[in-house]
Amino acid sequence: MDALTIQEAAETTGWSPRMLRYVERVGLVEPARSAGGYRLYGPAELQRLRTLRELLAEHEIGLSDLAFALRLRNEPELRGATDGWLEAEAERPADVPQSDWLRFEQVKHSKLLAAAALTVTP
Amino acid sequence: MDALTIQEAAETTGWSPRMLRYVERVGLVEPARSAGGYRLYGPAELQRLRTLRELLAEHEIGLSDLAFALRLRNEPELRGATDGWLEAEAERPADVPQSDWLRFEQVKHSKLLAAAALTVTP
DNA sequence: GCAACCTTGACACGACTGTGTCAGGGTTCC
DNA sequence: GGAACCCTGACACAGTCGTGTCAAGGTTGC
Repeated sequence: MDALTIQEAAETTGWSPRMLRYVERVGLVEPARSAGGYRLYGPAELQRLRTLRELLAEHEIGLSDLAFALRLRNEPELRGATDGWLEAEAERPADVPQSDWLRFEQVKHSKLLAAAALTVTP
Repeated sequence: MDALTIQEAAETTGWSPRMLRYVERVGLVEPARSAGGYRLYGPAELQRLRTLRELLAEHEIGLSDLAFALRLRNEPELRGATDGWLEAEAERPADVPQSDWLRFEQVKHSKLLAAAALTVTP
Protein backbone atom coordinates (compact mmCIF):
# COMPACT_ATOMS: atom_id res chain seq x y z
CA MET A 1 0.00 0.00 0.00
CA ASP A 2 1.31 3.39 -0.95
CA ALA A 3 -1.60 5.24 0.61
CA LEU A 4 -1.10 6.98 3.92
CA THR A 5 -3.52 7.40 6.77
CA ILE A 6 -4.44 10.89 7.86
CA GLN A 7 -1.82 11.07 10.58
CA GLU A 8 0.95 9.91 8.31
CA ALA A 9 -0.17 12.30 5.64
CA ALA A 10 -0.20 15.08 8.19
CA GLU A 11 3.38 14.33 9.16
CA THR A 12 4.71 14.39 5.62
CA THR A 13 2.80 17.44 4.45
CA GLY A 14 2.97 19.75 7.43
CA TRP A 15 -0.78 20.02 7.90
CA SER A 16 -2.46 18.81 11.07
CA PRO A 17 -4.95 15.93 10.81
CA ARG A 18 -7.65 18.39 11.81
CA MET A 19 -6.72 20.67 8.92
CA LEU A 20 -6.62 17.81 6.44
CA ARG A 21 -10.24 17.11 7.30
CA TYR A 22 -11.02 20.80 6.92
CA VAL A 23 -9.25 21.04 3.56
CA GLU A 24 -11.36 18.12 2.45
CA ARG A 25 -14.51 19.79 3.73
CA VAL A 26 -13.96 22.91 1.63
CA GLY A 27 -13.46 20.66 -1.40
CA LEU A 28 -9.80 21.25 -2.18
CA VAL A 29 -8.20 17.84 -1.54
CA GLU A 30 -10.51 14.85 -1.26
CA PRO A 31 -8.72 11.59 -0.49
CA ALA A 32 -10.07 8.13 -1.22
CA ARG A 33 -11.62 6.07 1.55
CA SER A 34 -10.98 2.58 2.80
CA ALA A 35 -13.84 0.11 3.13
CA GLY A 36 -14.11 1.07 6.77
CA GLY A 37 -14.16 4.79 6.01
CA TYR A 38 -10.54 5.73 6.69
CA ARG A 39 -9.08 8.48 4.52
CA LEU A 40 -6.33 7.23 2.23
CA TYR A 41 -3.85 9.76 0.90
CA GLY A 42 -2.00 8.72 -2.25
CA PRO A 43 1.06 10.39 -3.78
CA ALA A 44 -1.11 12.74 -5.81
CA GLU A 45 -2.94 14.04 -2.78
CA LEU A 46 0.25 14.43 -0.82
CA GLN A 47 1.80 16.50 -3.60
CA ARG A 48 -1.33 18.54 -3.85
CA LEU A 49 -1.30 19.25 -0.15
CA ARG A 50 2.31 20.36 -0.23
CA THR A 51 1.84 22.72 -3.14
CA LEU A 52 -1.31 24.00 -1.51
CA ARG A 53 0.71 25.04 1.52
CA GLU A 54 3.16 26.92 -0.66
CA LEU A 55 0.40 28.59 -2.61
CA LEU A 56 -1.31 29.88 0.51
CA ALA A 57 1.92 31.02 2.08
CA GLU A 58 3.47 32.78 -0.90
CA HIS A 59 0.51 34.83 -1.91
CA GLU A 60 -1.61 36.27 0.86
CA ILE A 61 -4.67 34.06 0.43
CA GLY A 62 -6.81 31.65 2.42
CA LEU A 63 -8.48 28.34 1.84
CA SER A 64 -11.81 30.05 1.24
CA ASP A 65 -10.26 32.11 -1.54
CA LEU A 66 -9.11 28.93 -3.25
CA ALA A 67 -12.51 27.44 -2.67
CA PHE A 68 -14.02 30.39 -4.50
CA ALA A 69 -11.55 30.04 -7.36
CA LEU A 70 -12.68 26.43 -7.56
CA ARG A 71 -16.30 27.54 -7.81
CA LEU A 72 -15.35 29.92 -10.61
CA ARG A 73 -13.90 26.98 -12.44
CA ASN A 74 -16.85 24.68 -11.88
CA GLU A 75 -19.67 27.14 -12.46
CA PRO A 76 -19.33 28.81 -15.86
CA GLU A 77 -22.35 30.96 -15.17
CA LEU A 78 -20.75 32.38 -12.07
CA ARG A 79 -17.50 32.72 -13.92
CA GLY A 80 -19.10 34.74 -16.69
CA ALA A 81 -20.98 36.96 -14.27
CA THR A 82 -17.99 37.90 -12.12
CA ASP A 83 -15.66 38.27 -15.08
CA GLY A 84 -18.24 40.44 -16.75
CA TRP A 85 -18.67 42.68 -13.76
CA LEU A 86 -14.97 43.11 -13.21
CA GLU A 87 -14.37 43.69 -16.88
CA ALA A 88 -16.93 46.50 -17.09
CA GLU A 89 -14.63 49.07 -15.52
CA ALA A 90 -15.60 52.71 -15.30
CA GLU A 91 -14.93 53.68 -18.95
CA ARG A 92 -18.12 51.98 -20.13
CA PRO A 93 -20.73 54.74 -19.62
CA ALA A 94 -24.23 53.30 -20.19
CA ASP A 95 -24.26 52.81 -23.89
CA VAL A 96 -23.18 49.21 -24.20
CA PRO A 97 -24.28 47.52 -20.99
CA GLN A 98 -22.97 44.03 -21.62
CA SER A 99 -21.93 43.54 -25.12
CA ASP A 100 -20.28 41.25 -27.56
CA TRP A 101 -16.68 40.76 -26.59
CA LEU A 102 -17.76 40.22 -23.02
CA ARG A 103 -20.19 37.50 -23.88
CA PHE A 104 -17.51 36.21 -26.18
CA GLU A 105 -15.09 35.61 -23.33
CA GLN A 106 -17.90 34.11 -21.35
CA VAL A 107 -18.82 31.65 -24.06
CA LYS A 108 -15.22 30.80 -24.61
CA HIS A 109 -14.85 29.79 -21.00
CA SER A 110 -18.08 27.87 -21.02
CA LYS A 111 -16.84 25.84 -23.94
CA LEU A 112 -13.51 25.14 -22.28
CA LEU A 113 -15.33 23.86 -19.24
CA ALA A 114 -18.03 22.03 -21.12
CA ALA A 115 -15.36 19.60 -22.24
CA ALA A 116 -14.97 18.41 -18.69
CA ALA A 117 -18.27 17.02 -17.44
CA LEU A 118 -20.62 19.60 -15.99
CA THR A 119 -23.51 19.67 -13.58
CA VAL A 120 -25.29 22.87 -14.58
CA THR A 121 -28.60 23.83 -16.13
CA PRO A 122 -31.15 22.03 -13.96
CA MET B 1 -23.93 68.25 -11.31
CA ASP B 2 -24.86 64.69 -12.11
CA ALA B 3 -22.84 63.28 -9.25
CA LEU B 4 -24.64 62.12 -6.13
CA THR B 5 -23.50 62.28 -2.53
CA ILE B 6 -23.20 59.08 -0.59
CA GLN B 7 -26.66 59.29 0.90
CA GLU B 8 -28.32 59.94 -2.42
CA ALA B 9 -26.32 57.14 -4.00
CA ALA B 10 -27.37 54.87 -1.18
CA GLU B 11 -31.03 55.64 -1.80
CA THR B 12 -30.90 54.92 -5.52
CA THR B 13 -28.80 51.78 -5.31
CA GLY B 14 -30.19 50.02 -2.28
CA TRP B 15 -26.93 49.96 -0.36
CA SER B 16 -26.54 51.76 2.95
CA PRO B 17 -24.04 54.64 3.16
CA ARG B 18 -22.04 52.50 5.54
CA MET B 19 -21.84 49.73 2.97
CA LEU B 20 -20.90 52.10 0.18
CA ARG B 21 -17.84 53.07 2.22
CA TYR B 22 -17.14 49.42 2.82
CA VAL B 23 -17.49 48.52 -0.84
CA GLU B 24 -14.98 51.26 -1.56
CA ARG B 25 -12.64 49.98 1.10
CA VAL B 26 -12.46 46.52 -0.46
CA GLY B 27 -11.68 48.15 -3.80
CA LEU B 28 -14.78 47.29 -5.80
CA VAL B 29 -16.36 50.71 -6.44
CA GLU B 30 -14.24 53.79 -5.83
CA PRO B 31 -16.08 57.08 -6.39
CA ALA B 32 -14.42 60.40 -7.14
CA ARG B 33 -13.99 62.96 -4.40
CA SER B 34 -14.95 66.60 -4.12
CA ALA B 35 -12.35 69.22 -3.18
CA GLY B 36 -13.50 68.89 0.40
CA GLY B 37 -13.29 65.11 0.41
CA TYR B 38 -16.92 64.16 -0.21
CA ARG B 39 -17.56 61.02 -2.23
CA LEU B 40 -19.15 61.76 -5.60
CA TYR B 41 -21.02 58.93 -7.32
CA GLY B 42 -21.49 59.33 -11.07
CA PRO B 43 -23.78 57.29 -13.33
CA ALA B 44 -21.07 54.71 -13.95
CA GLU B 45 -20.59 54.06 -10.23
CA LEU B 46 -24.32 53.89 -9.64
CA GLN B 47 -24.76 51.33 -12.39
CA ARG B 48 -21.85 49.37 -11.05
CA LEU B 49 -23.33 49.33 -7.58
CA ARG B 50 -26.67 48.08 -8.83
CA THR B 51 -25.19 45.26 -10.87
CA LEU B 52 -22.97 44.40 -7.94
CA ARG B 53 -26.02 43.85 -5.78
CA GLU B 54 -27.53 41.53 -8.37
CA LEU B 55 -24.29 39.65 -8.77
CA LEU B 56 -23.98 38.98 -5.05
CA ALA B 57 -27.61 38.04 -4.65
CA GLU B 58 -27.95 35.71 -7.64
CA HIS B 59 -24.92 33.62 -7.03
CA GLU B 60 -24.13 32.82 -3.44
CA ILE B 61 -21.06 34.98 -3.04
CA GLY B 62 -19.74 37.79 -0.86
CA LEU B 63 -17.83 41.00 -1.34
CA SER B 64 -14.61 39.32 -0.29
CA ASP B 65 -15.05 36.74 -3.02
CA LEU B 66 -15.34 39.50 -5.59
CA ALA B 67 -12.35 41.20 -4.03
CA PHE B 68 -10.38 38.01 -4.53
CA ALA B 69 -11.53 37.73 -8.14
CA LEU B 70 -10.27 41.29 -8.55
CA ARG B 71 -6.89 40.28 -7.15
CA LEU B 72 -6.77 37.39 -9.59
CA ARG B 73 -7.29 39.88 -12.37
CA ASN B 74 -4.70 42.37 -11.15
CA GLU B 75 -1.99 39.94 -10.12
CA PRO B 76 -1.09 37.64 -13.02
CA GLU B 77 1.38 35.80 -10.85
CA LEU B 78 -1.33 34.93 -8.36
CA ARG B 79 -3.65 34.08 -11.22
CA GLY B 80 -1.16 31.68 -12.72
CA ALA B 81 -0.43 30.04 -9.40
CA THR B 82 -4.05 29.39 -8.44
CA ASP B 83 -5.09 28.38 -11.93
CA GLY B 84 -2.14 26.05 -12.05
CA TRP B 85 -2.98 24.46 -8.75
CA LEU B 86 -6.63 23.96 -9.59
CA GLU B 87 -5.80 22.66 -13.04
CA ALA B 88 -3.52 19.96 -11.74
CA GLU B 89 -6.37 17.68 -10.72
CA ALA B 90 -5.80 14.16 -9.52
CA GLU B 91 -5.28 12.44 -12.91
CA ARG B 92 -1.82 13.95 -13.29
CA PRO B 93 0.31 11.38 -11.40
CA ALA B 94 3.82 12.79 -11.01
CA ASP B 95 5.08 12.57 -14.51
CA VAL B 96 4.23 15.98 -15.86
CA PRO B 97 4.10 18.24 -12.83
CA GLN B 98 3.16 21.51 -14.49
CA SER B 99 3.39 21.27 -18.18
CA ASP B 100 2.79 23.00 -21.42
CA TRP B 101 -0.88 23.62 -21.94
CA LEU B 102 -1.08 24.84 -18.38
CA ARG B 103 1.62 27.40 -18.80
CA PHE B 104 -0.01 28.17 -22.11
CA GLU B 105 -3.25 29.23 -20.45
CA GLN B 106 -1.25 31.13 -17.92
CA VAL B 107 0.70 33.07 -20.51
CA LYS B 108 -2.44 33.73 -22.49
CA HIS B 109 -4.04 35.36 -19.50
CA SER B 110 -0.94 37.34 -18.70
CA LYS B 111 -0.99 38.73 -22.19
CA LEU B 112 -4.63 39.63 -21.99
CA LEU B 113 -3.92 41.53 -18.83
CA ALA B 114 -0.72 43.09 -20.03
CA ALA B 115 -2.78 45.08 -22.47
CA ALA B 116 -4.39 46.95 -19.62
CA ALA B 117 -1.68 48.75 -17.66
CA LEU B 118 -0.04 46.66 -14.99
CA THR B 119 1.83 47.22 -11.80
CA VAL B 120 3.82 44.03 -11.50
CA THR B 121 7.44 42.94 -11.66
CA PRO B 122 9.10 45.07 -8.99
C1' DG C 1 -23.72 81.68 8.86
C1' DC C 2 -26.00 77.85 9.89
C1' DA C 3 -28.77 73.53 8.95
C1' DA C 4 -27.97 69.55 6.70
C1' DC C 5 -24.98 66.90 5.01
C1' DC C 6 -20.17 64.62 4.83
C1' DT C 7 -15.67 62.72 6.78
C1' DT C 8 -12.87 59.26 9.61
C1' DG C 9 -12.56 56.41 13.69
C1' DA C 10 -14.42 53.45 17.10
C1' DC C 11 -17.40 49.90 19.54
C1' DA C 12 -20.60 46.19 18.74
C1' DC C 13 -22.42 42.03 17.07
C1' DG C 14 -23.74 37.71 14.62
C1' DA C 15 -21.86 34.66 11.21
C1' DC C 16 -18.09 32.35 9.24
C1' DT C 17 -12.77 30.89 8.88
C1' DG C 18 -9.07 28.49 10.59
C1' DT C 19 -7.48 25.78 14.25
C1' DG C 20 -7.22 22.98 18.60
C1' DT C 21 -9.06 19.54 21.69
C1' DC C 22 -12.07 16.16 23.62
C1' DA C 23 -15.80 12.29 23.69
C1' DG C 24 -17.96 8.26 22.11
C1' DG C 25 -17.61 4.82 19.07
C1' DG C 26 -15.71 2.00 14.86
C1' DT C 27 -11.27 -0.20 12.10
C1' DT C 28 -6.74 -2.16 11.35
C1' DC C 29 -3.65 -5.37 11.86
C1' DC C 30 -0.21 -7.96 14.36
C1' DG D 1 -8.42 -9.66 20.76
C1' DG D 2 -6.36 -5.66 22.06
C1' DA D 3 -3.30 -1.50 21.17
C1' DA D 4 -3.17 2.03 18.15
C1' DC D 5 -5.19 4.18 15.02
C1' DC D 6 -9.50 6.36 12.55
C1' DC D 7 -14.30 8.42 12.23
C1' DT D 8 -17.89 12.14 13.18
C1' DG D 9 -19.69 15.69 16.09
C1' DA D 10 -19.19 19.18 19.43
C1' DC D 11 -17.30 23.10 22.18
C1' DA D 12 -13.92 26.73 22.04
C1' DC D 13 -11.51 30.70 20.51
C1' DA D 14 -9.09 34.43 17.96
C1' DG D 15 -9.67 36.74 13.61
C1' DT D 16 -12.26 38.53 9.68
C1' DC D 17 -16.73 39.85 7.05
C1' DG D 18 -20.74 42.41 6.69
C1' DT D 19 -23.45 45.73 9.11
C1' DG D 20 -25.24 49.16 12.28
C1' DT D 21 -24.63 53.04 15.22
C1' DC D 22 -22.50 56.85 17.53
C1' DA D 23 -18.91 60.78 18.34
C1' DA D 24 -16.14 64.61 17.07
C1' DG D 25 -15.26 67.44 13.65
C1' DG D 26 -15.13 69.42 8.47
C1' DT D 27 -18.10 70.96 3.90
C1' DT D 28 -21.91 72.57 1.18
C1' DG D 29 -25.10 75.51 -0.36
C1' DC D 30 -28.86 78.58 0.24
